Amino acid sequence: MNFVEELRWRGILHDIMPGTEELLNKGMAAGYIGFDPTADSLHVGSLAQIMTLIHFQRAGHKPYALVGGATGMVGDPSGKSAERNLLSEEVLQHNLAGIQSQLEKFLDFNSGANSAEMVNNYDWFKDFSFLNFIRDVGKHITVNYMMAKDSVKNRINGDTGMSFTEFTYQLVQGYDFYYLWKHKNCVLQMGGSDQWGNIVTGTELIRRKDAGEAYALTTQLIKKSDGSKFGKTEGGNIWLDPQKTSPYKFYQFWLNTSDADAKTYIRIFTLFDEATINALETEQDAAPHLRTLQKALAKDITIRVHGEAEYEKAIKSSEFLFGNSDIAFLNELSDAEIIGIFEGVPNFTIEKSALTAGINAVDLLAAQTAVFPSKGEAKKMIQGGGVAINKAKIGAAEDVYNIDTLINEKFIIVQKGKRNYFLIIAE
RNA sequence: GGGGGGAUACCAGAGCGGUCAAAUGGGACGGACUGUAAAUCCGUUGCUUCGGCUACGAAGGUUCGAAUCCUUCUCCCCCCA
Repeated sequence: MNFVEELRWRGILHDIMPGTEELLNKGMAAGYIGFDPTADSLHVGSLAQIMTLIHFQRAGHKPYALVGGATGMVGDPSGKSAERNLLSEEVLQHNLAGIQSQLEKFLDFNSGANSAEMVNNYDWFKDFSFLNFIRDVGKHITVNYMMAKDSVKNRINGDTGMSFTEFTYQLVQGYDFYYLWKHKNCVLQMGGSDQWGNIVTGTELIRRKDAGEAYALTTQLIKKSDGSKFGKTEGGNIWLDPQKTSPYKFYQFWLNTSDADAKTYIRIFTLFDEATINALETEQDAAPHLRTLQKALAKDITIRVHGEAEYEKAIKSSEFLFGNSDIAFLNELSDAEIIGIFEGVPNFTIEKSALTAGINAVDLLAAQTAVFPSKGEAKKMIQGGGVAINKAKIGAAEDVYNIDTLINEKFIIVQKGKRNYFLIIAE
């Protein structure tokens, strides 16, 4: 199936420049997507863009992943209501390295003619002087044109204004496209729908500067059906880096997808074909409580991002934590096995001696450990019936726990709400 | 340069001398219901040794008492030039 068709039936495609599809149907073409180095890891939001590149490569085209060493220094105003803080160069370098190593996991860098390639726009911007830039690039694009962009208009009409630096952003990104077009024969830039304006500045620059043809394609912004932002949980962003978001948490994130969203996500984030997805949906509709879609979705993505072994562990942990197994089950496990199950769960270490005299629930959870940031909050939530120790709800804030509470003389399991587990290790 | 308006908790936004740790809405978190879903309903949403303490842009002042009045400063918005 051709690339554009693939994106279309998956519901990924948002906008496409006329002529793009014809061009891609003619044979192998090169295209790219830029990734912003605002953090040292990509998050699930970027995963959608990665999938686009994967589809692109699977359709026989050559994908470039661009990391924005230069654009990251400027800051994209698209979708932002306020001026962005600039990243320092060291932070940027660190972030670039992290992102680069993650991207390498998803694309095939060794598939002959259409091998993926990684580029960093810092390479062609670092020696590009300001004067040369305004003469070679700035000259071709009018301010009128730049002002017409939504990202600029919104900011100019808003309260916060916009610095010259951010105003320049679209030119900098536009030049990226020009550079890749010129030197790598890259004829297509892809990105989220918020990138349309920036991408088109690139095609425009190519047209005006060299009378060249280049194309644009954008993908749907991912939204949750309830309108809230995709990729966030109580704990913050969901990252691809296992140090930042444990594979268990990662798996849980996808498993907790709502029914409505699961149907769109399975098309966006997995490579299952249409028939497979339809079959999964039929199953889901017949027995929604089994959450067939969520499980398939979570499994596929977790394996692709963290590997089979981590997925197995996440499953094991999930089954224990959310299954019907009672606490006695843990007594039959070794310390190492218990730690394994709780691997992705936040843990705290306390002195065993803190328990010998007995300790009340609030002190245990807010003073000895940081399950709660303050005693007041711990107390409130205990009163609200939202906290459990060893799967038994804490009745009152004054309830006292001691050595006997320990499982295997070493562990205490804390639940905050239904889904948030903590492990306390007493040593 | 002249004139006017504003800054309140995560956000929006009321309060304009005591009854204000601050209405209301949203968000977030928790509970019930369920399927670790959605919707709905309910609760919580500054810290605390539960005596208090710190808070309404910042610093001073008036007052028995200030988010509320006065002075200075910082920042933002609007109109005129």
